[in-house]
Amino acid sequence: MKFSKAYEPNEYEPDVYALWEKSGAFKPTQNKKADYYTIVMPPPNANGNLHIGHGLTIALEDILTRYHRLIGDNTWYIPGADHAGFETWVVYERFLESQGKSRFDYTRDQLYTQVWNFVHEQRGNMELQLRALGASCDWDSLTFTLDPKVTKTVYSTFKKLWDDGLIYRGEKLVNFCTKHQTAFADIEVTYKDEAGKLWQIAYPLVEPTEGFDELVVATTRPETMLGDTAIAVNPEDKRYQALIGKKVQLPLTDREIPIIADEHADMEYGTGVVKITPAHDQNDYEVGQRHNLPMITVIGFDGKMTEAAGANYENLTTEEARKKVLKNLNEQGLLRGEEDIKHAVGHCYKCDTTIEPLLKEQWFVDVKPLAQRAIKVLKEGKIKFHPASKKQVLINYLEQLKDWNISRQIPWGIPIPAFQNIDDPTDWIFDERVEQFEIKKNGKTYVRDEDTFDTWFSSGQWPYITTSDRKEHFPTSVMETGADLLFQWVGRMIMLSLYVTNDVPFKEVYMHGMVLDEKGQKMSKSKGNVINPIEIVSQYGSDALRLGLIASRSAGVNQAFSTSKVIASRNLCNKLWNISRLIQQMVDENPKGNKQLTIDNYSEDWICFHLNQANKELQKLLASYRFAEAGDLLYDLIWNKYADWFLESEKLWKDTTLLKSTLEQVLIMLHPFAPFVTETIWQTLSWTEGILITQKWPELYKVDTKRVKKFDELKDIIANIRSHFQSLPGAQAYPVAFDDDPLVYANQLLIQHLTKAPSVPKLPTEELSGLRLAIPGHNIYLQIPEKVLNQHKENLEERILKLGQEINTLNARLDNPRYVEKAPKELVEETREQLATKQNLLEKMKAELQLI
RNA sequence: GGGCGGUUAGCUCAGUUGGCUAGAGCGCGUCUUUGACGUAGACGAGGUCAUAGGUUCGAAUCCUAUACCGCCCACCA
Repeated sequence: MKFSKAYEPNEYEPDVYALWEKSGAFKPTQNKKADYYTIVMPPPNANGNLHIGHGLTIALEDILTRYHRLIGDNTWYIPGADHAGFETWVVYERFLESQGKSRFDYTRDQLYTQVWNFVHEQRGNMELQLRALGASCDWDSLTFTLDPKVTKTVYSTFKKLWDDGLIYRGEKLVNFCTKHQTAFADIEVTYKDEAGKLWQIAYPLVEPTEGFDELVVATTRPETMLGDTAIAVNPEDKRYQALIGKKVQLPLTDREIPIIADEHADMEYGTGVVKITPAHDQNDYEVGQRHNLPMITVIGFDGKMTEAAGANYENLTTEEARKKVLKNLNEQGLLRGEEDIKHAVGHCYKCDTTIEPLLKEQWFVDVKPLAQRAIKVLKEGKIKFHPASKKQVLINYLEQLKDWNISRQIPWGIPIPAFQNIDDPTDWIFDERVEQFEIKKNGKTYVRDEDTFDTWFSSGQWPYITTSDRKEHFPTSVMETGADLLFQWVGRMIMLSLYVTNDVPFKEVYMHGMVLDEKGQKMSKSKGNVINPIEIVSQYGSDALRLGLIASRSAGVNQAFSTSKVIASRNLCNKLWNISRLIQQMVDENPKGNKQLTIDNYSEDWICFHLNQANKELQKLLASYRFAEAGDLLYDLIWNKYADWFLESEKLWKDTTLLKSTLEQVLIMLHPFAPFVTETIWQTLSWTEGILITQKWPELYKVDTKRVKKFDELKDIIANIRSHFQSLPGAQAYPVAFDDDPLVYANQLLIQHLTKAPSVPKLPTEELSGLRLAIPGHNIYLQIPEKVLNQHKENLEERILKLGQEINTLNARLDNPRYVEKAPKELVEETREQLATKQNLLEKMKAELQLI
């Protein structure tokens, strides 16, 4: 292969990925002496396309993976594919609708098979996209969330919970979406503030007492009054003491309901009297439990009023029923007012339908013991969080967690392995023969529960399921995922893992924020601002996307996508490509690696020093998940140090041995971040062997720091000269003269080369004239004509003024006895040195001014 | 109501335990066809670090308060 003029990512990326995959580099090594490093990929939706958030996830996880592979760990990055129960079901149901069909046209088993085929037709697409992003994961270990090993574990966990009495079937209020016909966990409901109305309704007392003949309650949902089974006042409320235990006539019905005392009633709010509808409100349900109230379901799963709502209202939608109830109440003179208010209303996160709290028999997990254990482990610091603040947030959540409804009325998912006795609805048994609709046991006939598990019940067990074939990789090293999944996924993984394995699922958690659009808005299909990562890859290359995504991004913080960062990254890749191209040319010209012998090639010590620094710093940054800083560091190393100074200098020295070795180091260190371009270069260079992905992380160079300082000094001189050449009137180069100055003398060529000075003559001190550079320790003059010099005078005066101010600042600091006493000695010493340097400089500048 | 985060250059953002002249990318200005790269090179302009107090020898960094922006949780009869 040859180096073309510009790096064209699309020409090389697919082949490079295939090379890796074929080489077996993605498989974990089995070195007993090495550490184990394991990342489980949050499984992307099997039949979906990757979005930009996946781009970030893969970038972060793959950087860690490749880095740990390079440092020699037994590294295992486990890919996954999610059946995404509800998500996929929604897509499929939409498809059914478009065919003029509905879920009710098929049995559950038929539906399951249909979706299975639907998903498998599309599957593979997502996996190709992961490859395009460069994920160096072990494809042989790919786990689909419906694989037998998953369901097997899920069933055994369910059984264990069942046997431990932590699973129960209960009729409780669940969050029900009447469109999707399924219940949700509390966490899945999206609350929105909406404008609503608060209506006051009078409930007449059956027997007027103590001057009361009615009680007024307030409600935002008048239609639910048909299901009221009590009204409540606060036990402390003096106004209503005498009424407790009496009855009111429930308007629009023929029922009489009791007045009860319960703390739920807030004396301060409204009239202090609250209606109780246990079947349709979470708080009321709890009141109902405390007082053994009957529960009357007036809204059905179809979202329409039931028979129990009365003949007048049956089959009306809740909205129609609300209007009619209000109208009827008004006719009876029982409507006492209405008020505009704002209140939060729960919505289905997929279709936005208002969530109805409805009574339903479901499987629940008693989470208290699980949560307690998780809290304990978190408090003990067994899992490290990035950002650290998320730990406490999770603890707070776990402390108030209510029992977890794990039943979903969706055909697409893992069937719940429970069967019900057809003769005794309370008799449920556990059995794994879920492929059968009906089973016989002990002479009794049992029918399978139609429901499936909440996706999070299975994905909550992901870390120990996916690593079950290589147990030494559990607990995994780090769980990297979106900050929005803290509760529903991270929390559940911790609880279930402790329960099942007695161990934490991972040692660290890194949570990334959302990738927003360029304007900082959340991306959504409806807004049309979605950025497709694969399009970015084809436009700028996979490496550019990775580097662009991690730039300026810190843990847990939402951050806008920035095309300019992607472009800057693309340019970096091209820069590195051209660096390699130049070095290859030099190597071709001088294949034996002979170097021109010189003792003054300080740039070589200097670059080795900075490569060492970068090497150490990168390890630190990656250990603390500071990806953005690591990216910056590499950008600066490659561009500002390696190319602009080292390589420019090396055009003189041409030490191809060092050029090769330093380039290799650069390629290895950048490889985790930009795998494609670095590997492509590795494959293109004439002397490299094998594949880059499995190289060893570089050793440090031996460096003479005195020589490094020499080059820093030279850099200063060169930068100073360049700056003058640019800013002097006419912006042109002049000869650079010096006297007895060993550093400059030895580097005449370099200075000339890097400043474009026409010549760099050595002269006797008395012959030096022109503009003197304000560099302490050196007598260097730019030989410029007198006219130009005068114009320069003003600049100089300005600088002297500024320098004087800086000296004042330092003086003030040193004049402060407390500073000298209390600040660290090195720091004080440093200040003194600075002061001396600056004073020295000031004197020289003043002298220079006088010369002019 | 409870909690979390943010406010630093024109824009997007870094800035680890307080300590060099507060940084980067993009953008902007001037100059440059140099043994690779114009997706480039050189030089440069640009910041009262939201505000007000406090702690400290020293604060973008720690504390308190305020303002504005964003997010999460709970509640809203």
